[in-house]
Amino acid sequence: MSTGVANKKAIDSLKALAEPIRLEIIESLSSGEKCVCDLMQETGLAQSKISFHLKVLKDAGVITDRQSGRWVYYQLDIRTLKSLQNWIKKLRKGCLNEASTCK
Amino acid sequence: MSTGVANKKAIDSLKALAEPIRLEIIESLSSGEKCVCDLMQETGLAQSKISFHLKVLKDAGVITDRQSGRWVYYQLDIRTLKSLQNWIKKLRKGCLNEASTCK
DNA sequence: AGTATATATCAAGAATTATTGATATATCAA
DNA sequence: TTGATATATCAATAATTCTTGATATATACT
Repeated sequence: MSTGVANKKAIDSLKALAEPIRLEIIESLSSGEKCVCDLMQETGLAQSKISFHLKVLKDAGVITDRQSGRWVYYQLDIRTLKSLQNWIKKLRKGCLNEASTCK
Repeated sequence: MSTGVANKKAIDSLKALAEPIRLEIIESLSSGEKCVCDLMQETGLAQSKISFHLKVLKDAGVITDRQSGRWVYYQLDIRTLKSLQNWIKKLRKGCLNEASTCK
């Protein structure tokens, strides 16, 4: 019952979040959508680097994008964050029974 | 205000969780503490491999250990899971204001 | 059409992380 | 003390992920 599809998705989102640049991007997006150019300005990082990390985040389902003219705007997909949160909550629930010995 | 100590800790726990073997270990521990030998049996993996991943988890604060004779028992530290959960919740909160455009 | 801008992608190298088999340490049991 | 068992650690290699600079693509403007 352990390594199912749900865990695969959880691992993808965890891995996507677990990197400083991507986390910086995520936190920036939590105040609203941004284009790559915005993120370049905010972070001072090279364009290809930002695009690389945006792709990782998008592939993991943590963000979505929409194109508008020459610009591509990225935004958080809070549904993924929500399900990640639930996944952690479930983990913790296993610790609540009498037999368990979690800290 | 972004890459502070809190984020450093969040990244450490996220990174520790974001790996299939470690996740399997974590899920096993959520039903109670286990020694390395238990985990070897459950997973069928080599001892040095298990110890390696346990160290990653322990360094990240996701698990703790206690020694009893020749055995070392590992258990989940739900305090870390709890604060990870809060950290995600906080991220999502940024999406709730009027200006925000998260999915 | 020609030029400029925004972003994506690619290939090569650098850096990080994981695996493996071997060895070390510590505890217990005879 | 000797031998066995449980776990940790180490060195070498393998695998994965990240960075960089260059190039490609698509849109818009003149």
